[in-house]
Amino acid sequence: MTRTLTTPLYYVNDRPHLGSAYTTLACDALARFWRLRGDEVLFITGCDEHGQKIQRTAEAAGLSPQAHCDAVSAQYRELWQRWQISNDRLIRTTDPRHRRIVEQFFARVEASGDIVEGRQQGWYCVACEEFKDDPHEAQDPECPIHRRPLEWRDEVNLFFRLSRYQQQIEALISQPGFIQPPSRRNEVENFVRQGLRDFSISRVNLPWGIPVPGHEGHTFYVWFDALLGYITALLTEADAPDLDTALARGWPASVHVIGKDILRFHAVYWPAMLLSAGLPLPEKVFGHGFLTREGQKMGKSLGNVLDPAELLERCGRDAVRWYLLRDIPFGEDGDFQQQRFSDLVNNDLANTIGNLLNRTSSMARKWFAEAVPPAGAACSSDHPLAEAASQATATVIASLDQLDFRGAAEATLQLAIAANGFLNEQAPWSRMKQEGSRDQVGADLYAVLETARIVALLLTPLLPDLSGRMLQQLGQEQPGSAAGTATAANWIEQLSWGGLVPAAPLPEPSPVMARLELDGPL
RNA sequence: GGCUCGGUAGCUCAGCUGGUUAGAGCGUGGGAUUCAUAACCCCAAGGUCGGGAGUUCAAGUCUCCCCCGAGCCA
Repeated sequence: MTRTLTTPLYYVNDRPHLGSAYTTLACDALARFWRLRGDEVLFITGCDEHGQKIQRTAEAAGLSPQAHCDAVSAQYRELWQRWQISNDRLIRTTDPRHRRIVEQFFARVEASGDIVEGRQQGWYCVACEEFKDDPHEAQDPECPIHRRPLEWRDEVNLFFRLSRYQQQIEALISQPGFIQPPSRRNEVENFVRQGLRDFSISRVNLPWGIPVPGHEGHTFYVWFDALLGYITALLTEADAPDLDTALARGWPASVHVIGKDILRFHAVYWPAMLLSAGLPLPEKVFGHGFLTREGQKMGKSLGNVLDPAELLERCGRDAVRWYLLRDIPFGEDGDFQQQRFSDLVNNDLANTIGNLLNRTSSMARKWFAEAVPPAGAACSSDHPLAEAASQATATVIASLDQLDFRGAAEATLQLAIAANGFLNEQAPWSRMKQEGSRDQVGADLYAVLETARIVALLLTPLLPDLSGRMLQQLGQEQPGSAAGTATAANWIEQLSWGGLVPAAPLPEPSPVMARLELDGPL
């Protein structure tokens, strides 16, 4: 069975920002985790490319909308490649096949009697692509989010009869697991309780969109077509653009991971659309928080945006992934603080984890012929580190299951700390000076090396690079390919105690994680 | 304006159904050590738990009011 997870389809109005990278990184970690566990995974990301906002942005840049979308979506593609995101798909809503899927989907919704014509009057924010509730008589209203003037619209649109799904949606969102984290559920419940209103799904006089079949002059509202990108993305290269074919490839999705700002679209509108078309609903919608920087909202006006490409360039994949996933509870808002960023990366990754491996491997090589020492008593699963490892493993798995990346990171780190502590207690460097302690030293070093191996494995979904370097240093195969996209063999099995083979050669150690030394602000 | 969630050590936060000296990480200070990426390990520093009132034998932990911040809706 295939498990499908999605990032939002990012709006190509502007170049990719850190928020999108954050979502995508988190999904990548989850996708890797699922694969390691043996699931067949379809990890979907993509770009949302229609709508008036895009059209205007393109015009302003003197480009055709298509050329603009090509350019920006290429930036996304490139960025994800550079981050080595393991997505299986990158769907663009301008893909011709997407149009076919939208048409077929719309036909089902229309057949359900859920499409009606209506007159839409009101103030519209192009940046939000949304009608606002400002009173008609308002003078020069502004969008509170974008602080730009709203535009008056008076047009005949097609409406989706959302109001018919009031009960079903209420029932859906009352299911405990559907909206995550639970703190966000309230908001949506509140909104739904006030009564669902039909919403328009088409625009007139908007050439940059998918034409609505049978309704001359109408194009689909961006959100209507964008959400369907999740389904189009299911198609393989070879598939015909057929709705049923797509659905069979991996619908419903296991989880849609999104930013909290678009929760309503995913938790209310989208399920209703699916219900109308008679399709199964996604299992979960996870709305994560936003990133601020040093306590301030990131924005062009403040000039404090962190460019994900530059961040990657200067700090590397492991550092950024670790900081974002380890320090911010997934779901809550997070603040990017440079000092803390380098503190955590250096302490956790370089000092605690990296140095653990380095010091141990170095001792083992020095005293045991450049190889893994004999395990002796350390092969027992009663060994304190063996127990710590199995506990950490259980915690990591349970945490990742719930998208609690931070919990997983912390448990892993704890294991490394325990190993460092063990080392200091046993002090093999002093013991080595005593006669007849060689077996004991060997066993202790074996136990710590083995713990380091498990730390590396537990890190695989979160930090595939560092994990790989650690395993290499332990003379181990990496689970999965370099990009981590291949199905990993027996990750779970490898996680059990005793995987290192005594007398197997250990490569010469070199630091697996360099300290971050940032000169100047990011 | 309505609703929701927060306000706990310098910083970021844990503290479930109320109960001994309020916890962790980072930062800071000290100690120990030398295997290692000046890393690791250990210890400490004394925060009126936003303010006020109340319930209770006992309240960060419950009730009410107020102040501040964030969000959703209008």
